[in-house]
Amino acid sequence: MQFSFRMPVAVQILLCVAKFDGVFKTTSTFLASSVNINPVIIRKTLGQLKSAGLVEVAAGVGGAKLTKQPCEITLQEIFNAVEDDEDLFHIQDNPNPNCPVGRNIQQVLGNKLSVIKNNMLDDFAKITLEDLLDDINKAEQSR
Amino acid sequence: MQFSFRMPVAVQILLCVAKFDGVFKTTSTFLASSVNINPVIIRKTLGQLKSAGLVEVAAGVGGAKLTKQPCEITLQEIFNAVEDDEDLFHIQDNPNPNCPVGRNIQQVLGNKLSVIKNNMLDDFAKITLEDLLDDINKAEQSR
DNA sequence: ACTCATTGTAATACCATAACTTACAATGAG
DNA sequence: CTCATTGTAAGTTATGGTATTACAATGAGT
Repeated sequence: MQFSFRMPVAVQILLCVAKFDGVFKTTSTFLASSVNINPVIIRKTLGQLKSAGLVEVAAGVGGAKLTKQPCEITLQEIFNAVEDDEDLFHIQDNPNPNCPVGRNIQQVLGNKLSVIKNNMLDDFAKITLEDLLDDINKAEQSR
Repeated sequence: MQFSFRMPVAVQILLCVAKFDGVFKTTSTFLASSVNINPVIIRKTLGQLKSAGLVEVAAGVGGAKLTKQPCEITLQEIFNAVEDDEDLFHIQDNPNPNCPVGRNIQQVLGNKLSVIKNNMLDDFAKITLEDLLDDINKAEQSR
């Protein structure tokens, strides 16, 4: 059981947009070759990031730009932009209402798990695009 | 994007086994009717829980029993018993090695995300079967 | 106004995996 | 020996992610 590619792809897109700002025009084809994924997926993801207000995309001429500084963009925003499910965990829909466990499991387990999901989102909020850029630059220096 | 049913199902199984201990024989058919799921799924899940040392299953005669007290069984153990993936997040497998972002993304983002996964597992470790049983009993009292 | 690379989006296909179902040999208490 | 039950295999169905093709809409540059 894993999360989909989506969030990591979105992160890589934003990192490229930030890193190549002013150097290359970051078109969907350009980004697709960094991620090694289909350009249509890039455009779809860029569309989600645009809806979330994280990037501007130049229709027609092409290329994307960040709307904020990398230090102002968190993993939480990126995650929320591309993952739309309200619930992280999937508790059975129709437990038996005649069973004391069945009729309470959604409420009881749901409470606990939603706390855990919120903790994860809080963790995401602590990581910015700038943190990741710094790590990449450090890795590049030591090559 | 959601986790599968597996962990919640396993939790409900264990809650039933604990709650009905000595009252009903908790066969796969009995458990299946509480969860409202196919008995084969129950048997498969019980098998995983048995491998993890959380339950004993009486082959032939039927029924399952906990091997520990509910206060000694954590959500983390249950999660690990039924979810076998090493990585929670799925970072693209073949990023472009000629791109400074592509050739570092796995390392850099992977580091951050593995910390977050471990935090989640720590959260799981803080919740015991007994906590959930208590919540269910409370909910039942106020009916 | 025209060109042309690019975006936005729809439609379709493909594939992996979860969940369902049927079936049946093996088990073990009574 | 019987019989309800477990363990497990095999096949089916459903869902969702990813890939791919196609094309109208966009808009800077000429």
